[in-house]
Amino acid sequence: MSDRKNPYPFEQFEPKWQAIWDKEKTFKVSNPGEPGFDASKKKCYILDMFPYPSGAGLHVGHPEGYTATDIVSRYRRMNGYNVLHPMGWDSFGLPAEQYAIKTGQHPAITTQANIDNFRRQLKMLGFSYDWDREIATTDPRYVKWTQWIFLRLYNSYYDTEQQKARPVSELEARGWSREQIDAVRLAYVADGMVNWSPDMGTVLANEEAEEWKSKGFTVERRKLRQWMLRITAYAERLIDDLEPLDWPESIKMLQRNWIGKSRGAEVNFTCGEHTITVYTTRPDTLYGATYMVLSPEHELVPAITTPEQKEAVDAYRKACAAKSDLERTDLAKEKTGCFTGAYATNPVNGKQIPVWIADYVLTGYGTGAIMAVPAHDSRDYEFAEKFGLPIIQVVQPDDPGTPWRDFVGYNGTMVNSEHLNGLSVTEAKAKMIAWLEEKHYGAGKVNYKLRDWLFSRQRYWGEPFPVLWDNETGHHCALPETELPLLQPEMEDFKPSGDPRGPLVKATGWIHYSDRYTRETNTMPQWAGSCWYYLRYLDPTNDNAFVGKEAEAYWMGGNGKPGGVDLYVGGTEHAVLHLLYARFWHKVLYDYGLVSTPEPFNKLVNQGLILGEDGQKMSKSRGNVVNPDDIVREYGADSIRLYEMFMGPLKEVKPWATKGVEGISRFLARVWRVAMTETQEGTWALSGKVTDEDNGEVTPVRKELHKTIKKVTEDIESMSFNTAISKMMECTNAMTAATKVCLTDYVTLLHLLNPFAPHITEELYSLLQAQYPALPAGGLCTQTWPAFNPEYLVENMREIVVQVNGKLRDKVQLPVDADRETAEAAALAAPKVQDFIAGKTIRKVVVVPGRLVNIVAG
RNA sequence: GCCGACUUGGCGGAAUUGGUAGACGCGCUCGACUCAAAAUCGAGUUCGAAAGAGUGUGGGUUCGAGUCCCACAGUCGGUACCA
Repeated sequence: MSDRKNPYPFEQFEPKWQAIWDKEKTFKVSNPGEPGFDASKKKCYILDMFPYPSGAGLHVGHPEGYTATDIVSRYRRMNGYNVLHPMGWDSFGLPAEQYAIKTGQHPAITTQANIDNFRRQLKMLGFSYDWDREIATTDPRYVKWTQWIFLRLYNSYYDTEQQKARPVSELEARGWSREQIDAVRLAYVADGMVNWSPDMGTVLANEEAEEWKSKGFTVERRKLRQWMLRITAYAERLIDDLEPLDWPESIKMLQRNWIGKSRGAEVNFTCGEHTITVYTTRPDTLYGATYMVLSPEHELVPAITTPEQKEAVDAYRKACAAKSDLERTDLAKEKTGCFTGAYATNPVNGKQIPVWIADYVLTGYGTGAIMAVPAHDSRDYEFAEKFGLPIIQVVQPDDPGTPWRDFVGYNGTMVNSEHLNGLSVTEAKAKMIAWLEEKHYGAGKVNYKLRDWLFSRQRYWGEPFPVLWDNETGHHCALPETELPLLQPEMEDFKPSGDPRGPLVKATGWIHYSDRYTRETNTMPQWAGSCWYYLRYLDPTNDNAFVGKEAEAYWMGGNGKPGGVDLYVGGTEHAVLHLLYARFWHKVLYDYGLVSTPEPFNKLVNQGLILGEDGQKMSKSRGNVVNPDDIVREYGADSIRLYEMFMGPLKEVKPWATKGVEGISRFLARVWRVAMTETQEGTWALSGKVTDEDNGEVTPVRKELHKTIKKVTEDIESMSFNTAISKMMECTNAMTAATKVCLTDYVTLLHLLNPFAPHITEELYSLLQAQYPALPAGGLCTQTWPAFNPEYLVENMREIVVQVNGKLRDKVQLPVDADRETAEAAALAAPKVQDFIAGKTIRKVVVVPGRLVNIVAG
């Protein structure tokens, strides 16, 4: 504690009000059918991205988004909504486990301690969460339903006719074999090249690998058998349904790019007795294909390689396999490759073209094979130049200055392409696809960059897969739902051992389910819990369903409007991970009618990053991290809340400035001192400046107040909190300057400020209530949001700007309803204007009524 | 490389449909109160002595451009051989 006396006694009343809200459950909201539910009110679901409870506690980025949603939540409540505003913990995850391993403590213990600390910090900031709905993804009652949803995925396939998930039992009924069914499940097992981190002893999703690499962990490619989720089945819907969402355009763009839809064609080339299928987005350039490239891992490589080339090909494939992901991408500037000795036939002209292998062709995308058109593809061009392969022009750029070599644009005309000659690229593309389909050489095809989601981890601190393996048949099957939740076994040693099956294999008693069945030892990634947490808040204690029907329909239902979460605020870092995964899971649940809307989050807002005082990203190593605990101790919770909203627009990146918090603290102190004065003894008492005498006069303060009501209301709606605060500052300054302030005016200002700074406003209101019993009972936060009186905003006279040749020269006062002639005459008569137009001819006079007059003279 | 966002005083940032650039706050300067300081209150603060010039740079549209159009530069974020 500093020895400086606080400018207002927040250290006394902030904890007091927090205790009151806690005890009275002020912000508890009931579900339909529960006592206290008010069906006459509209619903509003305002959601924060729940935190991962790390050992470091809150950083200043958390209160930024959380204050924004808290302001909107409190504002909506005062406007008569049933507001669902919950908080919980994304408490599974690698950091907790890494920390547990380091300290030798069980992750359950450290996680619980971290949650307790996070909860303390959030309560210290006065957020209006309904704490009765608190959830943690590690809670067995939550794990049960995460596993239940997984089993739903496991027991589903994607019906491409109906475009939705259906139960695999349908396929059984149609006589599908066990193997056939396993091959189409939405949760399936596959061998594949995966990102394996030896440091952490686990595999990682493509989406995560980079993040961990940047934290200094090694990640390498390794062929392992893993659980996958078939998110690719939803690629089309994940793109299409993005369109109507009220999300930042940049986030939609990131998701679209990540899904990476492209249209083109698959074309069959014959190569001896084999057929090699390539995928191309430029079938129009088929006549320019001068060679073909397979990925080194392509299954036909051994079959087509000639004996003379076998040694070289094997060596090249071996070299590629040894390369890490990093080498394959970062050093990829220089193209490498190897001729297989084989030739393929180009179906359009029967030409024989050499077949190469090169690692610039990826196994996982398209068919893992391409036709190379070096004239019109930069990568093929580079490769052809290096290995001396022929380059044939088939597109002539429309812009005469552009050379045709390495021309990859679409604004060109076909040449050297027989029946395509003279067509535009776009026309030729369509014509070639039709031609290929007619001749059965290929077909139009849509491709996605999105890969299936690698869903298993070899870690202890995650949900175990509710899956059993049959020791006799080697098949997997679902654990009966009645046995959920399946929790991890108690283990002394849960360190990764390097065994790709994960640490759970060491729990020999646990994995032995019966003589016939063995448990799956993989666990789910942290994303599993965060994929559906927003649904659990709706009905957090339901043990019969992941969410009750009625609760889901009420809080997520649209009633004609889009529905879903009404406002979701969080950082951009989840643009393609959590926000894509959650949409995927939601769609599966939607296909089964288990949720009401096709999309979970109707409106998304990204708060901007808060940088350190030095303008750099906050980090321990830079030593520029600001701890909310310290700020609250020095300046109070209201000050940090208000400051973070005042720094600038919510969405922008902005640097922290502790001096700015001081300024905000001074503002709150001014609000305090409008009503309060310090006594001889150094305590605070009502000053008498705020008085219930009111003759109904529309004073300048009252006018300012009503302008403020209008501005703050509009600004909260548009989430422009910084300008709302500056307007309240102006209003407060007007009240400070006045000798007397009407009680109702002052209380109205407290209403406006309450969502931003709930503690000080409640305290002042309760002090005034004690003095003036006529004031409505109860806290400000339960009262109605003020409305402005439009009559108070009407001005009789208005200042009109007078310009000469576009430059401001004078101002004149005119009645608001002055006509053009009056305005023009007044402008021309203005003394300073006279000086500037002296000796000049007036060519034109532009009058914008109520704003300005511009005199054009020369 | 590609995609996206951004660029306004010493600093964070304000500016309806194009119509007074710099609201509000920080910092700074001066003053009041005080033995003194802190706190508080008041005045001033884009640059320039002035004419004037000013919203990243260069052009354009317009009576009038921070705002619209074209070109370029810089900063930040995403992505990275996706055929």
